[in-house]
Amino acid sequence: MSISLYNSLSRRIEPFTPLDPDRVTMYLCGPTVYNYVHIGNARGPVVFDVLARLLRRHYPNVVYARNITDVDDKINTAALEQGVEIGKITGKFAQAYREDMAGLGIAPPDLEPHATAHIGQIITMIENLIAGGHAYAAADHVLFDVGSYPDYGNLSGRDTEELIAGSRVEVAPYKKNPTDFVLWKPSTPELPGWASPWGRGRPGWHIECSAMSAAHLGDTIDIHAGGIDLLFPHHENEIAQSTCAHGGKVFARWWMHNGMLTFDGRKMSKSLGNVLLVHELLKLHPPEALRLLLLRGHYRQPLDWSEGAITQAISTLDGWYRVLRDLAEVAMPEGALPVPARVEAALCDDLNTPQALAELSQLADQARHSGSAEAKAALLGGGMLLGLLQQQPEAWLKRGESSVDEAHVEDLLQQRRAARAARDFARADAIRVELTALGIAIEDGAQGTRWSVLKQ
RNA sequence: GGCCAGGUGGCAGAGUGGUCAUGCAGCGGCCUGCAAAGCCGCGUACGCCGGUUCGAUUCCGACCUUGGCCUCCA
Repeated sequence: MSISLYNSLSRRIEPFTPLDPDRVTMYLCGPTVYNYVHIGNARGPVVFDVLARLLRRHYPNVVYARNITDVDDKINTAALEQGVEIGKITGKFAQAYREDMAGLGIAPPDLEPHATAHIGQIITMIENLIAGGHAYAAADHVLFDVGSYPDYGNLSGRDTEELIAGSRVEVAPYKKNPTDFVLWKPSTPELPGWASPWGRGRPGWHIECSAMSAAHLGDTIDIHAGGIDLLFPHHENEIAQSTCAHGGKVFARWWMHNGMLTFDGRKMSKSLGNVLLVHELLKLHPPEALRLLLLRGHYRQPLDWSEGAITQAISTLDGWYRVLRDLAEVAMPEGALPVPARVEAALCDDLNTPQALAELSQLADQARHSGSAEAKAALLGGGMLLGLLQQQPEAWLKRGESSVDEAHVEDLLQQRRAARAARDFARADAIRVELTALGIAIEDGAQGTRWSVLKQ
């Protein structure tokens, strides 16, 4: 089964063929670590985690890098405000990021390069750009000369003239062209900085991704991914500087962009202030429901976040986990779980996760009806590729029991059992009401009475 | 203003030139002491107007409308 992926560069879905099938390379623009990330920031990592899982099934060696940008003016501002070294800030939030991503069931990337560990490569790359006539030093800065790269604007479909005409920012006087962007900028003594041929300074925003990508994955990589809001100018600038620094070699063969997460109909973003932190959401809701919600829309479409959508995702998972609970005693075949062809086919079709989830629902029905080990394995196998259904069914349905006094629940259930045996249904129903008030739902079934935690 | 992506049933959300998405919610029934779960069934969905076609939600054009980018942003 071959994988087809939408390429922002060609604006069409193309059959994916890696440059070297023995080393498939993928880079995702990671966070700038100066505070906690919000759920919108997690959409790309979740989606491209699924892509990495899919690629690993097709190719023996996938190298997936997701960087940490740990040098940036926002970090500097936070460090100055708090009176600490930037490392204090970046260390804390890089770790929080790893934990948040793990909480969402995202497998760690193969590589997690840090910008500050690549200052040497950044300086070398800038020197190459200057030597090639693609960059120039001016007023203690180094700038990329957009005029030296005729293909600038290919990715975002912009032409330089329009950019100049529509420019909303004041143009720095030392720029040759208004669209030139900073590769290196000077640092004042109180700011972090590194020695360079242009004086003590620090890298501009875009260069670190180019340098880290080249350092770990090579001059040409297979897939470069990120949010659609990075398409311009970040990715456009990355293409320009990487291509020019590498003698015209193609930088990334596929460009993939996830759509924005919206909240109240607007893009969730720090500047608008309508953010929900992953850190907080993970405490409030079952993490897998958050992951399911992020996969319920196609990755290129906008996706609206809401409380109701979370509840809905929980209900869906409840249904699947109930099937698995009923089949808890059914032994699995030896070896790795099989991935159902229909789930895989959906993902191979430009990562159609909504279709894959529809297939999962069908598999759940089949497992419920047949009760067979094969059907159960198929459901779990499909879930695994999506990073779902990874919990024990009982643990899921009881929400980990963390907020429940299980002994008390069992005691009430025992009392109710006695009442029912005595056909004192009024008493039995009263106990059920009491349990409901505690947030416990019960089911009388062939195997006795079972309980679970009500949706939250 | 320029560039880009959308508008599908109560909500969410795939997809397709001519039977079916799927999920959640709702309604009716079966089952149950009653519930819950499960099972069976139900609701005449494709923004608007033209065009192409034997036939369009699906192709083409105009219009209305929502969102994203053009400044930091996943």
